[in-house]
Amino acid sequence: MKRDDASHALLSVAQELGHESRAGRGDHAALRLWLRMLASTTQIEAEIRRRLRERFGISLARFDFLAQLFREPAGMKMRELSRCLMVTGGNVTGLTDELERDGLVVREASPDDRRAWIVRLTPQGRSGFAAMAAEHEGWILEMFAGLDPKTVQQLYAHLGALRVQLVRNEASSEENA
Amino acid sequence: MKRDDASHALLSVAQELGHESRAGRGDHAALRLWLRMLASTTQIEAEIRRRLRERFGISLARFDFLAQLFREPAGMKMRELSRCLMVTGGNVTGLTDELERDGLVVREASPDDRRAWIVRLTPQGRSGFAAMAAEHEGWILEMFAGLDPKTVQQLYAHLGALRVQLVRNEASSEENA
DNA sequence: GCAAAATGCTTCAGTACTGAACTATTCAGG
DNA sequence: CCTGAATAGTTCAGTACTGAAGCATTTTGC
Repeated sequence: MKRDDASHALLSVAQELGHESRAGRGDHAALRLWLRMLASTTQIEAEIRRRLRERFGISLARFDFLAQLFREPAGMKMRELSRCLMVTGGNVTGLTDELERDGLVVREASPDDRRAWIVRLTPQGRSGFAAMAAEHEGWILEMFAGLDPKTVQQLYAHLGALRVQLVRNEASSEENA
Repeated sequence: MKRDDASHALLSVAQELGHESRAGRGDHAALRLWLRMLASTTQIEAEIRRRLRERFGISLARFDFLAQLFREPAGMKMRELSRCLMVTGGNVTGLTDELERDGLVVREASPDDRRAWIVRLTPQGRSGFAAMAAEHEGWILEMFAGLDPKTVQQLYAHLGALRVQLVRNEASSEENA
């Protein structure tokens, strides 16, 4: 079996699983792309979620939450977290409660807005997350290891173009509202 | 403002939202790619979910379920649906119950296995889904409209390579189990 | 400055999915 | 055949998130 045949055989196996199995032959390129994108992402996400749970007993939501704060040593308002993590305010309240109880973050009163809290990592939140992040990065590198750097580069660039389009579309649809 | 500046400005707006805002400058290319991929997919998925709900009062899970059956006129066993949709068996039971109650699918006894059901679209399930699928495809085309066909083609191919790697990794990790 | 609208956060009921336990049937090895 | 393991489906308690209502505070427009 030549290399290409092997790849195609594996690919057809892959297509049997996940959203991509929805795709038909007559579908437009964009639709097939979307289904493949959704299937890949869902698969990786499920694996990461599983490993975070197994290895650290933490949910992906909590990991994301900590990751966001890790990048903002000065802390963030809960509303900002809600926007960045693309989850509802109620969810942020709940996650903050849990993480505060576990001593990973603290709420501090915002000096300029008495409605708002500034949420910030505690030292142990910071060091704990750093350890998890290092392992997490290893998993990702391992999963993407089969792709050559040029492919990674191009995917990154093209998905960047896609995101620009999405923001543009959203902006123009909000105009007519 | 030159075109490139505009794109970068939009991209930086995009990076402020979703998982990609987790990315830092020192991160490896693969990690940055993953975060961008996750962010794009999450964003599109949320929009599709919203529109399916608004337009047809249907959840993405139900839409996926119907889409899968649409491609298999002979019907599928519930276990097969569970695998393809990457959800648990309990979830498939619940979805089948709902869709059967709404008259979109039927359970038929499997002739060769008395434990199993064959789930199949009813005529009205088939025509109802066809209408939804047409509109859904329109949304996707619209969202990806800003990308030129070559980019779409390359993204599709590269994500195909990624999926092959994922299947390969999974296969090799199951060997050691 | 003052009423009205908007914003930040919390609360809570409702929804969607998982994981594990259970029943019924099939398969596999002696 | 017969027994134990595997498989198809169901049930259910537990978990995670949403959306909407509500309270406190800030901003906006007159």
